[in-house]
Amino acid sequence: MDHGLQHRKKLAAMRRIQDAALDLFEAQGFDAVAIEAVAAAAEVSPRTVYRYFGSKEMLVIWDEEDELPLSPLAAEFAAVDPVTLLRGTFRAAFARMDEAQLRLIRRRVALVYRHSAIEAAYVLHAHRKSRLIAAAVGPLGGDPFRTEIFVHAFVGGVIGALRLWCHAGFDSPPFEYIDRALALLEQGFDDTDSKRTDPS
Amino acid sequence: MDHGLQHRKKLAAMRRIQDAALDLFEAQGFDAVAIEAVAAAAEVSPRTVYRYFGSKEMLVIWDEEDELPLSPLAAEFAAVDPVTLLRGTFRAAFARMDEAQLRLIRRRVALVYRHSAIEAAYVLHAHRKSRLIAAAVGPLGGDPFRTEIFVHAFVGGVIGALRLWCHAGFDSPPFEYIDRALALLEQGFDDTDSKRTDPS
DNA sequence: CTGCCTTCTGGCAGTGACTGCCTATACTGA
DNA sequence: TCAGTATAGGCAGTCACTGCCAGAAGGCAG
Repeated sequence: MDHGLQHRKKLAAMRRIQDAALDLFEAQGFDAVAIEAVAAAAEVSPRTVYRYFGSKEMLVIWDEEDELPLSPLAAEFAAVDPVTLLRGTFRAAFARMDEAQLRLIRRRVALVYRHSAIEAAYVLHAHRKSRLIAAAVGPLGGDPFRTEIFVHAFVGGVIGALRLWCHAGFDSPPFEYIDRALALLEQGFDDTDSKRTDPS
Repeated sequence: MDHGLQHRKKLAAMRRIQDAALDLFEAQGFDAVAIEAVAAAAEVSPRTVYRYFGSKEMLVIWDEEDELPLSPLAAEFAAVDPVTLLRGTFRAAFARMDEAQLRLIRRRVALVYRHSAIEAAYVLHAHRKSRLIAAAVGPLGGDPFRTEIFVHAFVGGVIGALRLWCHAGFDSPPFEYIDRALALLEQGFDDTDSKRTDPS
């Protein structure tokens, strides 16, 4: 990637701005904090905040890792089934994180589910990301419809899993929740057996 | 429900406002139309538009049917498995519609997927609705985690299905897409068999 | 029909997110 | 060091959205 001075300074500034924003949002609430206050706390101009993040919600949603390229993922997709791949990808991503990064995730997730404006932007962001993955991968198993639905269902599952993780007070490692969600998607939701325990 | 004159006039006004809004959004694009223009076209004040719809996106998302109570759904949930219930609910909802209602749905769906601001609000709306359903139903099959994930995955699947329906030019009845998505969720995404056609 | 009460609509003023445009400044490559 | 280019900051403007208050209209006795 680009390792010029400009790019490094920009990333440093973005980290500083996001950190200041999270502090303020946690202390006063998302709606009560104006962009001007974030800019002042991070010692940049409001205009720069918008140039970097595009919207107020992105101050919470933005993740440095999101800018990594997608192509290695596509290469692996050919080898294994999608569930296995996504499970592996998520496990690897969380295993690679140190405590500081994990803390950042927790702060952001907590804010996402506390403010519906952020949640809306986040859910859309996740869906867009998932469609990128689906597009990079191409028709999986020959059926584009199946791929599309799987990816959307997967995003829905992850969102539900993260919500439960958040509401459980971030008690256990997040990938345990993702794993359980993936296992459920894998086995399907056909309840015709388990529901027929006694009726009729 | 409430059948007072005030309530009927309000509903009529909302229909008129939404219709005017859809006309303008289709002609000029969502961002290019100010609320003031919608209000003028529908012959109400801008303040009233906000009082009725709350946000600009809701002009597209709002559905009169959404205000129906949820309790009958909860009653049926006890009897059949969730997939069957949701399939039946969607089939019934679409079957009940006349051509005018179906046309309204198509207009709204097309706008949802053409403008990301609307899409974000719509996806969040769907997730909130699904959580309401999950809450009304309670722990399904004894596992609240499973219920939560299923509902989220279902919403994700429906969103993907409607997107495909839209991009296919609204060619066939929408519930065919929903049906296919539900069938995929039901059978699960375990690909370990179908992928082992020749590798290794 | 009439008057009273409740509820709703419309206008006004204000906040704050977001955007184009221009200038000053900081990086970059020779 | 010096041109050339990319980037940050400031300014002004648009527009979504929100309280607040006065006036209009529906609802309900009598």
